[in-house]
Amino acid sequence: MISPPVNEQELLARANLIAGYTLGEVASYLNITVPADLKRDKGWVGNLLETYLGAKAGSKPEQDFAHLGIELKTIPVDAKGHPLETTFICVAPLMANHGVTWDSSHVKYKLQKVLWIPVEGERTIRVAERRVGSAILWSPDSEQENILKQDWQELMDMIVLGQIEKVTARQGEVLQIRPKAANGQALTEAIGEDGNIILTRPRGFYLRKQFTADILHNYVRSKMTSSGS
DNA sequence: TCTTGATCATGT
DNA sequence: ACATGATCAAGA
Repeated sequence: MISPPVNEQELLARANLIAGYTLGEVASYLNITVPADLKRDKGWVGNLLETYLGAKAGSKPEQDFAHLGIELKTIPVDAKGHPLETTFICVAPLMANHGVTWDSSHVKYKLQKVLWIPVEGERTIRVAERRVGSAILWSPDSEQENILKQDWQELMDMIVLGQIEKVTARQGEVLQIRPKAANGQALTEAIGEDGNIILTRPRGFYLRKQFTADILHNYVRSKMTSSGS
């Protein structure tokens, strides 16, 4: 097992080491078997890079590197570096939301500092041959946070007001709510139309692809302008 | 073609 | 059931 990085610098240095390598090469280094596809191993890439970078294993509701205040997110991208999928953030709380604000929300907590690692994700490329890209350490700027906060508030208002069944993935400019469960049979409690308790499918918060695309793109621009060439 | 809604694996 | 890690795949 690889020990956790002691500081941000060490984490970034580790991430830089695997940029350009294939998942097969990283897996081989860790003595981990590469699946033929991700149909039954949807979290495999994320878990692989967590292991390599020394993130703590387990399913605790914390950042991957809580001692550094950093969350790790792998993001599948196409040949142009554009995201192929939305990004799951956390489960949407449907009950006991009294007094919860944006500042105390799980969404803000998870997104305050994220290490994005793009990985080739096109299904035409064998999993073992997919390459790891350059990591991007990101925190939302004021404009991004304002949009996130607005979306979060709109969606949470509906949940609190018993409108969860009316929430669809079409709502939210950059933040959306979609089902998040093992299957269609999973149920959890929520507030119903009349303020009563109902059972509904568990939901999660996700970032739209365009939002993460902007994060990756803007990073490249700022890097170019700051390096002065 | 692309997004929404559905689903898979694992640990607590 | 819910948290972690996400991608799949049906239908618009």
